[in-house]
Amino acid sequence: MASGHRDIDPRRKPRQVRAELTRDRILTAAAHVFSEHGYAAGTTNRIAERARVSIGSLYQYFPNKDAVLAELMVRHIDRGTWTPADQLDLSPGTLESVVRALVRDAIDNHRDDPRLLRIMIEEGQLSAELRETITRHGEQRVAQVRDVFARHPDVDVRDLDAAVDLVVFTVELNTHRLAAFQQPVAMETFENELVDMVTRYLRGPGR
Amino acid sequence: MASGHRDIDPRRKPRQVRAELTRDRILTAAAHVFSEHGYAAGTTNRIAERARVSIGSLYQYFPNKDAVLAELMVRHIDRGTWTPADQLDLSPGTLESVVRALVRDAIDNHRDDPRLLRIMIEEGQLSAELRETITRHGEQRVAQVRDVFARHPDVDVRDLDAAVDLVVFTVELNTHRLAAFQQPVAMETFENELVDMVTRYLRGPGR
DNA sequence: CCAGGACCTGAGCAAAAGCTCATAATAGTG
DNA sequence: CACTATTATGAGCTTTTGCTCAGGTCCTGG
Repeated sequence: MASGHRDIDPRRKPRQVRAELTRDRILTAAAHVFSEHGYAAGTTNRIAERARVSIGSLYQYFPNKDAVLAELMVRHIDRGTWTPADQLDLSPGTLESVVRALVRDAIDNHRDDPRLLRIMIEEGQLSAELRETITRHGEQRVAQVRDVFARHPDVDVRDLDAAVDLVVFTVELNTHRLAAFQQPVAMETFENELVDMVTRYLRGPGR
Repeated sequence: MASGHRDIDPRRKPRQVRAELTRDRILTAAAHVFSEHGYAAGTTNRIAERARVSIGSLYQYFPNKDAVLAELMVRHIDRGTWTPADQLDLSPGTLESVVRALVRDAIDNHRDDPRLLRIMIEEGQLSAELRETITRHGEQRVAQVRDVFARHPDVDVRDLDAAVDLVVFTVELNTHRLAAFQQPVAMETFENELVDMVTRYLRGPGR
């Protein structure tokens, strides 16, 4: 593979609407292609073809293939971040309703494309910097949920940190799985059972 | 890529111990290489190099790269399958002890190499036939667990199928995650909390 | 309306990876 | 030991793929 020069990002930044459009079409196409073929087999030529754009255009906006995936990742994180307002919206109500809101949020976040999400996280060499961002995002999410639970009167667990960790990922992973392969179990049933399990766990032994 | 003829498996079958040894070394090396580099970047040349075997030898036992991964998958499934005896071993005791045994089993199954497991499942084009085998294996596991729970007096859930599905995958996925990236939460705490959550869920609302 | 920048094109280069095949080494057998 | 079947080797062929660059087309400000 040609290595090229090592400038940080010598690529053009869009100045006309037309260019912004092209960039978006490339990213949209990339999302589809990566999701369908995986990262390695999702070639830049395939992406360009799907975007109905020449391969040269792709490399005018992205210095290399990794950068395309990185940009998708950044966009996904931005969409999924909770503002303090979002966090407050979550807090009131019964424990069950809080948990349900959490589950719904997870489901929403996987609406777009679960396979892509996995590829973004587990394949493709993301920069150390971006990995850092992702980690921080995850930690922030855990901390936010921790906050919500800490304030809720019905929560009774031995080890709040461990509990939050378990809950967040149980919700996340199960949702992920259900979204990825259309499972036999129906969405509604799944949501109810998951909410039930988590709620009862958080409520603790008394009750 | 050279396509070659389409015989089903024109490759040599080992007749001397020496050959069996070579085959094993290739598979062991492949497991390491795939785990470290992923499927696409885990090249056949790298595998051969790591196995200290020439690339030609690799292709004497495997018709192509996919077949190497497929063989690893088959071996993993074989190791993880429960005999009826295993299933019986699981049944007696309190509900909590049953669940704990389930969790321990999952942890054991991820001991060898979680990254490889993910790659086997999610990357690499496995044959339709093999996919079928994997699916059946999963269904069989779910059915076995279902059996165990169905017989246990303390289990009280609305929808047994949904519950088993949720439980099996919650255990599986959380274990997977913990094994894959050494998480902050310690193993023992994790096991206890997971067992606790699942047990309480299965026990149902009335204590 | 035209000059010059912004944007787009795609043939094709260089590196990498899957895989073959002619040949050599080794093991088993009478 | 001689002879054959089995196993091992690795240079290199072929295809794939990331990416470049020389030369176009389109847009906008003056």
